[in-house]
Amino acid sequence: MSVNKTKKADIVTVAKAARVSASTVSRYFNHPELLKPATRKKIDSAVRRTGYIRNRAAQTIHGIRSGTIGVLIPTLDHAIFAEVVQAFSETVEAQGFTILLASHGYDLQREYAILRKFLEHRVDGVVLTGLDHDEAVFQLLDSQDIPCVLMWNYAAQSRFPAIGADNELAGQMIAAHVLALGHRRIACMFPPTFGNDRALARRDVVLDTLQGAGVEVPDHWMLQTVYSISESKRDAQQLLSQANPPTALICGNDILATGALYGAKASGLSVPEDVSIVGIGDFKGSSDIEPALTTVRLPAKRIGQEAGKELAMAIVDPSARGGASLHCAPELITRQSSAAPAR
Amino acid sequence: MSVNKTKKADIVTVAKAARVSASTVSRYFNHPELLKPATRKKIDSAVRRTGYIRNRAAQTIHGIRSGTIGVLIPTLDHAIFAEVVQAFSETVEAQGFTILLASHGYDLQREYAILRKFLEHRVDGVVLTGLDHDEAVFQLLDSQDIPCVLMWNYAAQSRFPAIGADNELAGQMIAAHVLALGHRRIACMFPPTFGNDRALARRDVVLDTLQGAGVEVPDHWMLQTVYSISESKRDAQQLLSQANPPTALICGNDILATGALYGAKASGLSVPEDVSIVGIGDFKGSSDIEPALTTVRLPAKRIGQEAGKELAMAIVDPSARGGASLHCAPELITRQSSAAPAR
DNA sequence: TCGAATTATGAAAACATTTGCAAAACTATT
DNA sequence: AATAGTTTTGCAAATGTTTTCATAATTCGA
Repeated sequence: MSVNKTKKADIVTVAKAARVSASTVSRYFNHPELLKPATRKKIDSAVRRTGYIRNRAAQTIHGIRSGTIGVLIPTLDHAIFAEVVQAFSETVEAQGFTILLASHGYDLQREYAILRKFLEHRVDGVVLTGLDHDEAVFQLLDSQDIPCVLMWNYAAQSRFPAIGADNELAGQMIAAHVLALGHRRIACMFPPTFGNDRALARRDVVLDTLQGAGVEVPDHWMLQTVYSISESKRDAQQLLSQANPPTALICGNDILATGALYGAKASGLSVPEDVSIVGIGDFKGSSDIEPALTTVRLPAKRIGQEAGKELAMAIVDPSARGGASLHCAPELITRQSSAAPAR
Repeated sequence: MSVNKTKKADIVTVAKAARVSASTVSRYFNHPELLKPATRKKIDSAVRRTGYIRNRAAQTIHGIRSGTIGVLIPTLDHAIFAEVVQAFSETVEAQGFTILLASHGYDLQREYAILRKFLEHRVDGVVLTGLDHDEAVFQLLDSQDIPCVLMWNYAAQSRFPAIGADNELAGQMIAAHVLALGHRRIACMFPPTFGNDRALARRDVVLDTLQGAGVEVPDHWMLQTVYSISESKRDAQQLLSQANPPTALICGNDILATGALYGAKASGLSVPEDVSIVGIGDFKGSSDIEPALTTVRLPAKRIGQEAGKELAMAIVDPSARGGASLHCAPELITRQSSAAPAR
């Protein structure tokens, strides 16, 4: 329908329209202070008339930054990652970057393939989620020299700067909380840990902490439940309706805990009187659910922002490379879903 | 740390290493069937040795597709958009596209600016969220000739192909449901509608439907509540603890409804005996909350997939342009949170 | 074993920019 | 009014590819 100006306007179209050379138009965009005002005005009008839009691809092959950052996450379907990405993207957008986003669904092979694609697009930097990645991914990153940060998880030493929360600490905190309340008959519900170092770290440290206090979790109280409210509701219901149920249930994340809360209710148990239920994460609804969920806050928004700041900085000023890791500390949030066991 | 091979490998580096010409290397990637196996093998090894990664920017300036799609949403913080984006991205990734993602936070000015940036990156196509956009946005899209689809919302006629659910229909369905149960004392809770055509459409049609049945919603039962469980919990609590409260509360989305459910409980009311509460959306947790939420399902995943299919198709085969809109029908999901009013 | 037909490869132009260098156009100074 | 100095602009080369056209290498039939 629209009048197709035969060809898309390029820089020489604009140059002709403004009766200047292409170089001058280029300077108009990149070093406007070098032009005299009259020329600037001419070009301004020519740009408007021709509908010219700069071509970053053409700039990029001159070694100029592409203005893109590759963001690689497991999935957006977990609200918590969506939140991190949102915060990250807002932060780097403010600095003029646009993000390339892709999710690997916990498939390490795909992660590598996606990273390659990002590099083909000549992203200026890359964010990966979590600390554990295929060795090939790290090597690829090493061989290119673009900055990379590992977001979400934190550890003292890591292959690239890590910005996130210490998941082991989070697990330890919640386990310690449950123990401190006096629970000894404790069940756990964790997501499948394959390809998911965060979940794995949390689970192991919870178990260790309990064990350290002399509490063994029997196998049939060690639930593995996929990330889904309905699944966790079902599993919790089944667990809690057995004879002699646990007095506390530690969930690997708040989604599982939310489902467990529903499951407890469906089993006719009250929380926290009959059973304490705790999560990890402090997701959006966790403070408002009834009863409000005791959990460990992982500061998603802050993590996204800090990662964005750090990466943008590393890109803009590559001299200050080797950026530092940053721990966004988890925090125990005690609410109504946990209490001392009835005796 | 890593041994920096002085310069990044480009196609001529590879060519030299393989003792062939640059053209041959180019063909190796784009028309491998033209090379004889021996040459292919030589280049294969040279690519590996040099660590060469193709430069899409350089291809793009030849008019070759960039392999990117710009996705423009209000925010990822609403789980429902995250879900749509995830489905969309999976669908187009399978076709080799990578997405550029940005959010405008309901700011029309920013939407325009982001679109321009997408175009500078020479995206092969664009997805916008919702039907309403600044006229400048539409004009810009018209002037470029890349395909665009409007995702999430549906209307019979729209500026570009629309793939989504009819929000007016959804609003009408939920209002009709509440009326059919016999309610007449009905309150509404909707998000701020500024810059948000979806919310606006829903609200207006709900009101119209109620009015059509002779039900007026008094001003003080017309709540405007930001998208947040805690806010809606508070507002609902306040509403429901007044003397002579409504027997039903229609919420503009499931997040508000979830908060309202908590608010009702906190006010000591039972749902649905004392008050029916319904939402729109059928978000992830809505079926599992206690009581399970009556709502109208907006098929986010399907919308994302269909939009992805349509856009990828329009890009790959531009002859079949002028793609059609597609209605992904909303569906009333009756669960426990709604019932006939007690009398 | 030769020439024709076919297949594989290379040289060079094209793509949309940026940039170093040099020329042109101004200003200021005398 | 001429010169020196400064500011503004244009030319041409460069960037990393793809592609057209031409040439070189191979295959095949006689």
